Amino acid sequence: MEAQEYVERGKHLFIPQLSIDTVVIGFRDNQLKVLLLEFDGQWMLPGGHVYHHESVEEASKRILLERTGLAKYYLKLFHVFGDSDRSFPCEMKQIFEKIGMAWKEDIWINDRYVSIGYYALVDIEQAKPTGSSFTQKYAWHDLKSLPEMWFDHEKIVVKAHKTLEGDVSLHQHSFNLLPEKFTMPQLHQLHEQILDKKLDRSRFQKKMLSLDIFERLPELKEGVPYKRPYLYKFKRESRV
Amino acid sequence: MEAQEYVERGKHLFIPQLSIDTVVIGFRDNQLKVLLLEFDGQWMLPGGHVYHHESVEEASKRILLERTGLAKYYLKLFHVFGDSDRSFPCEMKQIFEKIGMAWKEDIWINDRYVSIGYYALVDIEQAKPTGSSFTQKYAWHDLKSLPEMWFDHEKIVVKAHKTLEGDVSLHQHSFNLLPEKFTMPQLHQLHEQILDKKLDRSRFQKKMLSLDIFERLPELKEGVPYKRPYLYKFKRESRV
DNA sequence: TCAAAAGTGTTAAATATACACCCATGT
DNA sequence: ACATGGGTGTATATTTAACACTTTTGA
Repeated sequence: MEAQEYVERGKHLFIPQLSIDTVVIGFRDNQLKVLLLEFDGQWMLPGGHVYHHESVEEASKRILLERTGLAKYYLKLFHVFGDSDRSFPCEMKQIFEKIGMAWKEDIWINDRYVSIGYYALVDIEQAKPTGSSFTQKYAWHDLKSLPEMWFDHEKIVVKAHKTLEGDVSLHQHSFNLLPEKFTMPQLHQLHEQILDKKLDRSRFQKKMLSLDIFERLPELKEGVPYKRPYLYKFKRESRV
Repeated sequence: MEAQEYVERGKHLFIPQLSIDTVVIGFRDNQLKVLLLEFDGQWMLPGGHVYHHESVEEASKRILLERTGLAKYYLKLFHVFGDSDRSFPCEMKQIFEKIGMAWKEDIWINDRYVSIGYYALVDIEQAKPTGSSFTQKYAWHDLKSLPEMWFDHEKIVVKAHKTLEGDVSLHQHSFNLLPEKFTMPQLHQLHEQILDKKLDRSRFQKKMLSLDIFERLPELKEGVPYKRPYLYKFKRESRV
C-alpha cells in the first residue's frame, strides 16, 4: 500500500488505536541481529495494524511475511505496550514533512496507540527484507548496539531481548535462528550470545542432545577449518 | 456507571474495539475459585474497557478494584484474545432485551473486540466483590467445574488456569492466594490444587524454605486440630 | 608436528526422590 | 492410648558442574 493511500484509508481499514510492532531477530557473525527500517537517519521496527477482517495473530504473520518474505519462523506475543501517553504527533509531523505529505493534528495516525509486541526468530539467510511504504532502507543491527530509533521502539526491542533471554531455556526454540541444518557449536555460540555468558561446551552439548529434539545427520559440516562438526536438524517437520 | 449511561457514552469514553477480561482467582476450602458475575442464569468475567486517559495496566487495576475492592493482589497479563470473529451481537441482544434497553445492530458494544486477558491472584477472604451495572449477583465458582458462561469467557478462564499452572513454579507467586499469614501445609495443598497432582510434603517444605522468600513467625496457627503448624509470611512488604 | 576445534569421558558437588521417624494434639 | 497432622532426617538416585582426555584437521 502506498503511503498516501495508507494515510487516507487506514482510519477505516484497521482497528483503531491498536498497532503491532514486531522485533525480527536473526543471528549472523556470532551476533544477534534485529531487522530495522530507516527513515531520515533514524530507525523503526516493522509493524502495522490489524484489518477488521483478520485476527491479531493473522495480522502479525501478514506483517512478518510482507517485511521479510518468510513463511517459516517462531513468532511470540511478548508484551502489550499500553501506556496512556503512547502517541507520537511530533515525530509523525517530522515524518510527514520529510515525505511532503499534509499533516493534520487530528489525523488517525496521531492517536494514542496500544501496541502488541511480537518477537520473531528467523533464519537470517532466508529472509528477504523489503522496506515499507514510508521506508526504503532496511538493515540488520546488532541487538547490543542499537541506533537512534523512532517512537518508543528502542524500549520495545530491549523488552523483547529480555523476554527472549528468559524464554530460550524454557522453550528451546533458539534453533529457529539457525539454518535448517546446523551444528552443536553453532547452537552453543547462539545460546552464549542470547544469555550473554559462557556456557560449558561439554555440558551444553549433552543437555541439548538429552532433550531428544534434534536429529544427527549422517553428513558433517563442510568448509570449516579443523575437525568437522556433525550436522543436526530439528526433529519436527515444521518450525511453527 | 449506570447501564444506560455506559451504553450511551461508552463509545466516546473508551478506546474502541479493545476490552479487558480479568480472571480473578482465589483459594477456599482447598479449592481454586474464580470470581464470576451472573446475568440471566449465565455467568461472565469481570471486565471493562480502557479510558482514553489511562494505560491498559491502570485500566486492569481499576477494574479489579471496582469489582473486588482489593488493592493488594498479583496481576498478570496472560493472553490477548484477538480472533477476527470475536463479537457477540446475538448474546448482546439477549442481554439488552432482558434489561429492557433498546438494542441496535450498530451499537458500539456489538463491535469486534480484541480482549486483553489478565489473571489476578487474590486473598479471597479480603475480597469484597460487587456486581457491575449489568449484573447484581456474583459468586466464587470452582475452577474445575465452571457454569454456563457468556461469550467466550469459559475459554478465557481455561487459558488463565493453564497459564497459572505453568507460572507457579517459575514465579512463586502462589502465596498471593493465601492470607497475609499462612502455613506450609496451606501452601502445599494450594500447589497440589494448582498443579493437580500430589507433591511430596517433606520435599515441598524444604524447597519452599530454601527459596528464602518466606519468614517464619514466632506464633503458631491457632484453631486447628492436632499439632499446630508454624505461620509464615512473605518477606517483601508489598504483594505487587 | 603441533595447535585449534569438536566430541566424549570422569569425578565431585549439588539436588531431587522416597520414605522414615519423632513430636504435638484431640479423641 | 492412639490416630492424625506437622516438622525434620536419612539413604539413594539423578542432575549439574568443572575439567580432562581424545580425535580430526589445517598450518
